[in-house]
Amino acid sequence: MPELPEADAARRRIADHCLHRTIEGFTIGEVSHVDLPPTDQLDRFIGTQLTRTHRHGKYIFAGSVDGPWMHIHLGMAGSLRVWDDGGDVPDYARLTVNFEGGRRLTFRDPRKFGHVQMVADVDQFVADKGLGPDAMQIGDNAFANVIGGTRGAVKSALLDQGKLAGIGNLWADESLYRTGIMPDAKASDLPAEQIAALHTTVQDVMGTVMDKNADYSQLPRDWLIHNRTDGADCTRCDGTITKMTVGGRTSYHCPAHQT
DNA sequence: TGATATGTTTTACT
DNA sequence: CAGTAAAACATATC
Repeated sequence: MPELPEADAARRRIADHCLHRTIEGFTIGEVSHVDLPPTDQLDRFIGTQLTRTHRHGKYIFAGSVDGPWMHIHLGMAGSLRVWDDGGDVPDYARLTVNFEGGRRLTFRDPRKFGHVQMVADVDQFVADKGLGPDAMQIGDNAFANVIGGTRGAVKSALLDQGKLAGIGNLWADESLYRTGIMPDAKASDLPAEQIAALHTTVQDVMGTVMDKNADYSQLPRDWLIHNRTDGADCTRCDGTITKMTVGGRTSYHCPAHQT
């Protein structure tokens, strides 16, 4: 379920298990309709090593100081798996990086909405994509300006990757639930204190998910993520979880304590 | 069987 | 320009 925290957990798997190993080659899985680098671009990585990783919003980068970078976007259902030769090949494998010593890094993507591409310059890529500041890095003033300056629904603003990058549907709902703001509240009508509280909560929610390595079973039981069902009992008041559509996205909230 | 889905992009309209 | 809405992408799951 890839939003910023899930992307960061994936990035960490590369950082912890795949750096400083010479790339021997690539194995391409089912390629139809999957956006992968052309073979000649992949070939440029052969013989090099990944030495560092980076993440901006939901975009993962892996590369080296003087070599090419690859960027990975997990789309709706993508994930990264690290394994060793001799183990089971992950299902839905689209692209596997083969390192020396048998280490394998597989991009798997059941729904094929993700992509992997080679990028020359990370900062340039982020600029070209028009991404806003990373949601974990954005400061108080910038957050207040970008959210408070939006005339539309606050949730739509949170999800706008051009305003700030990394928040997706699940953690937008979670953050609004915990801050007590209705998803369809007009952002520019929110008092400054509430926007400040939302900023704190967004970073707290996603920081917690990262701390738990995006393992949802380790998240507190009173989080909305465990109760995203129409009609469920609210864990924060005596209200009832209700489903609505905001900005074309399914939104779960509690109308009793979110206003 | 049909509805729904965690993301992004494009197009069209207000 | 800011915002809304819908569709498309390809497939798995409930």
